[in-house]
Amino acid sequence: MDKAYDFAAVETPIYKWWESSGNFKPSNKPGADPFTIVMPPPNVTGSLHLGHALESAIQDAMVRWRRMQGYSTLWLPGTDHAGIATQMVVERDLLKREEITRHALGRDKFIDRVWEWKEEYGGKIQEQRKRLGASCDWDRAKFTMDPGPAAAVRKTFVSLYKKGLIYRGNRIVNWCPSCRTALSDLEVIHEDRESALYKIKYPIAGEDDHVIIATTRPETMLGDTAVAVNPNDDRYHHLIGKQVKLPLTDRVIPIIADDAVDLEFGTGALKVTPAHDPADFEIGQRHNLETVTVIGLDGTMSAEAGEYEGIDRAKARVAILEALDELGLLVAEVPYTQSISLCDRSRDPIEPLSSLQWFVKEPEISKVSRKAVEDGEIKFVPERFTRVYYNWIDNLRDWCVSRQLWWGHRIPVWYCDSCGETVVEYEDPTACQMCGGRELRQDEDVLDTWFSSGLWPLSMTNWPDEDDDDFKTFYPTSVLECGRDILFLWVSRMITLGIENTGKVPFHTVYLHGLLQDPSGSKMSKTKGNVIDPLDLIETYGTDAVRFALTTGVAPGNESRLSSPKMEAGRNFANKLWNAARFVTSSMDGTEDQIDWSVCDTPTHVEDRWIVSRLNVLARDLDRFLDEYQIGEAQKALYEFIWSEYCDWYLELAKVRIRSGEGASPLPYLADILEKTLRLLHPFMPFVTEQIWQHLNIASKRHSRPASGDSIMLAEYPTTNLALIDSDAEEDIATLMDVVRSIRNVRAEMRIEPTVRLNATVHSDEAGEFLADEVAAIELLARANIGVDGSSDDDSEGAITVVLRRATVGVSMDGEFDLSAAREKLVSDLESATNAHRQLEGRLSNAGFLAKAPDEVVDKERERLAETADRISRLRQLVGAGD
RNA sequence: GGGCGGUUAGCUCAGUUGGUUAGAGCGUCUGUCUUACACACAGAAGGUCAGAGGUUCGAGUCCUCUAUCGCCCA
Repeated sequence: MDKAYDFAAVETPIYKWWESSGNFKPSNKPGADPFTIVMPPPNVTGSLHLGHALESAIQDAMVRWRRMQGYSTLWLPGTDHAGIATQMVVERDLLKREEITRHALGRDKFIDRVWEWKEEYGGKIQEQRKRLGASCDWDRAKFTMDPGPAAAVRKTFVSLYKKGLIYRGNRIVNWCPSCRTALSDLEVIHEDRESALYKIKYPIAGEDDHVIIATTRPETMLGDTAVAVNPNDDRYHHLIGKQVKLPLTDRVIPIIADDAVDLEFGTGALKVTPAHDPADFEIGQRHNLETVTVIGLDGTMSAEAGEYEGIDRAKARVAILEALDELGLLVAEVPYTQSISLCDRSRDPIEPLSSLQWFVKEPEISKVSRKAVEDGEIKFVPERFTRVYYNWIDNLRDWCVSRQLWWGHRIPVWYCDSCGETVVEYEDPTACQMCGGRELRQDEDVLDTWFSSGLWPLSMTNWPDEDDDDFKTFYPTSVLECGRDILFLWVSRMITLGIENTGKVPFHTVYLHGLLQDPSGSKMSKTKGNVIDPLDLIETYGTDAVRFALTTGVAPGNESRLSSPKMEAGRNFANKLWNAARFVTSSMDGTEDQIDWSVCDTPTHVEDRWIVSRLNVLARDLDRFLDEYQIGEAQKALYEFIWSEYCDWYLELAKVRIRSGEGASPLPYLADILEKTLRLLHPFMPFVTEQIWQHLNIASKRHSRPASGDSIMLAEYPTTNLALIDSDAEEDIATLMDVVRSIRNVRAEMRIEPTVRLNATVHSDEAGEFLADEVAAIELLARANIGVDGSSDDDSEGAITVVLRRATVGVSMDGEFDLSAAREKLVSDLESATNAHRQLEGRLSNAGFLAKAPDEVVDKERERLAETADRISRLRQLVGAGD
């Protein structure tokens, strides 16, 4: 084995081996429960970013863990057609390379081009994801526009339509003039911007009076069809029913009363523009107002805007304000912070426009979704997202699903030119059901991309073919894991559509991870330029290190900052493990005959009993952590065990026996514990564990495990043997550590050269026998000559004495050292021990504590009291002896 | 306006049914190339767990309020 772990040399070949050996496929063993995850489908336009890396690390850990536990695991990958994003990318590409627009090309040819583009570049992310070690079944990969997923979309649309849960209607929608399509509420973001509130005088028709309205959008005034005031507003009571002359037009519009008008806002008089504001639209409906559309789909003023026709809406605002000012009608311009709506993709201001679109009655169909969560059929991790989810569900509005795009699932609706009938069928109709006419036109629009990704767990398991084996075996899936930012966009839609289509929830657990931030806590974004390419990180630190850095010590749902020290910690950890393995395998070299792994369940030597015990404690903790999806905590526990227990202590202790050749050989335990630890760690750091496991395999080739040719990824995940948790051994080794540390501490405090061998006496009645047995180990680790005295009395002169929990250690000093500091330490130790004693006595004399605290807690406190008393008496003796 | 969080060591964060003296990584300080590992080893310093009140035998952990920062929805 090399001196340092060379991840670059091992990762790619290992991945290829795993993939080609079919290890990523479900085992389908009889009796094996399925464990399924669908991977959130990345956009075909994208390239791998850290979010994908985080997602992969978490999902792969879950999947590998379950696979090793014997589940028939299936992790399903795929890609998303991402309507707007892809269409825009290909459009830009066409324009740049061939100077041709999609309209010039025509719909069919354009779509062909998008497919070509997709075939060429669309697989990029998933290829990159392999570098992360993702153990998904690539043969089952799907694309949201493949025939299977397309059938799921068609089936769902038709069924919703027939149930009256999807309808076409004229509504105010979020229109992006730049993307030229309607958007759902979730694709709109809000941003506060410095703007102005304009106060404009509207003259009353036929009177020498006026009303002043306040607006942030003067350019829409040309489309006003009323002025509204609150019926309880005394200021305007006399105007209700009268009419105003709409400036810059020759129209006359009524003054109406409506409760929706806020008395406090602006002047209390509201201009009503039903075509360009959702609230005004509702007022318009209530009062039967006319709808005048003055802004067109391209964001410029329409013919209704008269002389302003063709001018961009932003420029029209300026022109209109100027014109009003000239007429003396612009009364005031007040600075105002306005929340404006932007298209999530183009960042262009959204134009609320009334238009004919398809809507899903999401509030209606998601009632059952809420119930599924209430009933515990779906659990959120972390749990707090349950409340976030309810809050969303309870405030839902109809979901606009039609998009004025070419790339996507075309809406399966046909209109008959002869009789006007609407035909909605699963199979493409050839004739009108009503009149038999053959002049059928399919709806031009496509569906929101989230409509198809909302069906992902279904389409990935081959629904609507309910007889399909994958559907029968793997639906409902087990866990859905994704970023918390797509809880509403994606997760909630999957729940709703899954239940709607099959009556069954699509998954039982939703694990949401937080978002990644840069080291300063900013969100990573392309515009900020603080995006880190995970492939660069992998090149620098290795996949295992990156995975470790992304997930260790991170609580579910919490944001985490990524920084290079974290990456380094991961890389160092892999190297630490590598070197421990190097020590073990080289120690085994030539001694294979002595190594019999089969005895590792019955350790006799206290050091072996200790490490076996610690391993089982670890396995028990991991069991609980992983069961509760606490991946971050699980990895911390592994790190702690490997570094601070196995390497720092067990390995060092084992050297004594290896070098002397006396006593039971620690080699079987060194190897066995390492081997089990590798398996425990494998879900998180798959490559280094596999590589070492194979080395161990070679080093122990004459013996039973690991079996040659196998991969660690199919080895059994170690289970806990509670019988091997050995509190006596743990206490003894803890004492040994205390003794060693105390001597090391004296050396450091007294500035004694490492090469100088110290002389120390250890007194302990409780652990004297054990410590005597371990003299050689203590001597090596503390670099001291040790005498063990079975009594607790210490009579050494000229020594620094340290009082430990179960032992007193005296380190001899020759005359040149000033021991007064050591004395002071003893005095302060005595003081704090006395304080602790007083506190414990207080607690134990509290009747409430004795009556109400559990027995084991009380017992523990009693034990502590006794220990503290013992410590005090030993300290007193020393402090007194020196006077 | 409604909802959900954060505030714990210099920095970044863990701490999930309330129970010893609150932990880790990085950083800092002191030493060391001690034949697995300097991507390392040994030792040390560093916290009134944002503030106030409450529940409890016992609160970083539960409740209320306040301050402050952030996210989501309207």
